[in-house]
Amino acid sequence: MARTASYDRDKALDAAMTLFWVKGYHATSLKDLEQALSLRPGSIYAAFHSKEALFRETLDRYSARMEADLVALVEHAPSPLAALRGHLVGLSDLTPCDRPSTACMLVKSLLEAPRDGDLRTFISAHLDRIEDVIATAFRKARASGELPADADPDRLALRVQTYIFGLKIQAQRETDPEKMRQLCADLAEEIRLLSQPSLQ
Amino acid sequence: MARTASYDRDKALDAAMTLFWVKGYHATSLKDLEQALSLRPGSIYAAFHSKEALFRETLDRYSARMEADLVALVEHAPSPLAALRGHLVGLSDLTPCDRPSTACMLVKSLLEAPRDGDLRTFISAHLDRIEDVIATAFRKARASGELPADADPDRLALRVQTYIFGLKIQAQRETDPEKMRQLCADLAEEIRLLSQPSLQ
DNA sequence: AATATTCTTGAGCAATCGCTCAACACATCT
DNA sequence: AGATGTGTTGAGCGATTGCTCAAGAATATT
Repeated sequence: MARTASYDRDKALDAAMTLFWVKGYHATSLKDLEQALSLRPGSIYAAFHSKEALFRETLDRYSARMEADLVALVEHAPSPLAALRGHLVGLSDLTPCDRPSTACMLVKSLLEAPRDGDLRTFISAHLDRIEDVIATAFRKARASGELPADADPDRLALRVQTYIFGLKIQAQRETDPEKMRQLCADLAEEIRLLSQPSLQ
Repeated sequence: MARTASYDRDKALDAAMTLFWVKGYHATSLKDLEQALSLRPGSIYAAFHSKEALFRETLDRYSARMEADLVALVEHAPSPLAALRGHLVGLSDLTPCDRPSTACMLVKSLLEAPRDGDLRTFISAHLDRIEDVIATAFRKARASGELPADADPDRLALRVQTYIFGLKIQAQRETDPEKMRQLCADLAEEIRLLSQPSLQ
């Protein structure tokens, strides 16, 4: 029938995601993308329609991976609570080496997106889904008796997500690694205390 | 000697700050600034040298105000801890009505600034100073016996700052106000628990 | 009133922005 | 081999970017 595409759409998306993640949407130009994807503008627009559409697709990708990671973390863990704690503690040695950025791409994009735009809603929806994965972990913990019966999984999920937001921003500063480790430990400890019945 | 400036530098800076705060650095164009400051490009450059210099000056302004607010909050409060708690609880009804944005301008700018640039360092320094104000509050609380003698003010300050970062990001989503209130209350409660001696 | 000094103005600079499209290249079909 | 349809290319579109500067306007000094 016709010619076949000579580039790997998946790899192109990954490269674009990295670029947007590190530089942000506005600061990433099409010149940057052309270079990173090794594609000429025509091909980019044929494949992804527009800069914003490409950006959204990378957001989908980022969000899906983060979601999958969290699901995997909780699913195979004997204790969902311990898994969440481990996740928080793991944020202490976020280095720009293994991942493109220590920041959360969704948060970064949320702050960059115009107040009343579609994009904002789009990003919020992704954050909602991630929040829900955390809530599921807490529901599981409650069901297994790790949490008191009167614990509110949704409420706790929002709290842990807030911790993660804060931690990933702190990771963006060049904080003393030891202080960062303490901080993560402190917040992880908050989760541990939840498994005890109310003390006050 | 000569002609006097016809505009109010202070008001111009305020207008610029609002613009940068809401739209971010990159998304704010000089056309936007010209309109908001009611100044022609020549005057803007005579007064502020460049877009980035103007941006930095608005960051100084924002940071100084935030710092002053925190200092005032703690200074005149009978209990520094209660004051901090009040500040967290107050974040629950952040509406875009009274302030230009519910986000923290410093955090927003931190995420937007290039990884290894001067700007990043500049913003980090401001965040350090604010962190220090919070640490001072904890030092005060420890001195007055509100905190155990072995409490670490710097460590606690970093933690509270992380709470604030997280909360202000959550405020950017269109979360249910009631959930937001709960969240703020939960984090404020963490501070309250600090005044009790270690329980585990 | 004349002069000196500063401030304001806005047309317009070079560079870049996101993006288009006609021409060409290629793989698959008959 | 020729026809068909899709992918790739890159020059370059109009718009916008941050910014400059010569000319004019306004105030203080003489």
